[in-house]
Amino acid sequence: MLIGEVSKAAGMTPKTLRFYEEQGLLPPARRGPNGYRQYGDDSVIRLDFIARGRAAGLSVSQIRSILAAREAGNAPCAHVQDLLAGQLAELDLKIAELTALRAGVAASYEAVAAGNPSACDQSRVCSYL
Amino acid sequence: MLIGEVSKAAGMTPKTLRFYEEQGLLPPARRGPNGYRQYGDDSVIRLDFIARGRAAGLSVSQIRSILAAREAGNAPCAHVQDLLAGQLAELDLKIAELTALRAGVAASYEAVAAGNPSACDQSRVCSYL
DNA sequence: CTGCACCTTCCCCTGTGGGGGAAGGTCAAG
DNA sequence: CTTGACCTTCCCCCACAGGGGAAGGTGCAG
Repeated sequence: MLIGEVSKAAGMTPKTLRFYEEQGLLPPARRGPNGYRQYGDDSVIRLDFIARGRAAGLSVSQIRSILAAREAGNAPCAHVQDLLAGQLAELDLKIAELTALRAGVAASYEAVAAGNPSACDQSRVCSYL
Repeated sequence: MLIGEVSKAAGMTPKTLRFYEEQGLLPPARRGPNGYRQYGDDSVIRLDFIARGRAAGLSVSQIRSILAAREAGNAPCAHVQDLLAGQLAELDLKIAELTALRAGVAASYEAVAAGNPSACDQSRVCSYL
């Protein structure tokens, strides 16, 4: 299969596949006599895995480390579990940060809504923010 | 005051002040005979306002629009209120997205934790993700 | 005179995951 | 023969808010 076909099957663009190859998520593709990349069905499976990892918010380098473990002959499950645990911790942190920010913004919003624009201190640009 | 002094008073770096000037958040500074930027106390007040806006997650261009309204002689309160409302909506959306992602990642994490690594399908890289 | 701390402009760099588009080769169909 | 759809490499581009550092001017103290 050519790159366009495979990328379509995986729901990606040819650019993305070349990028993944360059980033080490895909092994360097076999080339046809014309220099075109040649792919087998296994590539689609690998790309699906990559897509699942991306959907879980894993970075390219994290996914690369999983694939490297699999290539080394180990079941990468323990490593995947570690990465997902880290991802959960990061998500919890980000959600907490955004929630705190939201609270502060909500307070400012209330202050502005309750304020009197004509009493807004010009020298402070806006008294209520 | 020179740029270093003002930036310190505002808790910023000189680089940031030059950046804000370039971005139109600060008017072009008066220059001394040596070409150095000269600031008055009002600059610190303006920078404090900018910092409050940034702390509320407003972008540079949003803050610029507030300052432009104030410069045009209008109390920017209504505009500030609109921007904060938009910011709240964006934060709610982001929090919802991250929460949904977190749920998906948690489900994958449970699956990996409950799975048997030696039964992990090699051809799928990892059956549990 | 020499250091040192400050200032100036200028241009590139950061992280992330690709996208845009140029210049050129290849292949099958009409 | 040409058209169109592929493919190749190459290099630059995006958001975002600055940071790093070079090369050079300025001002004051010792």
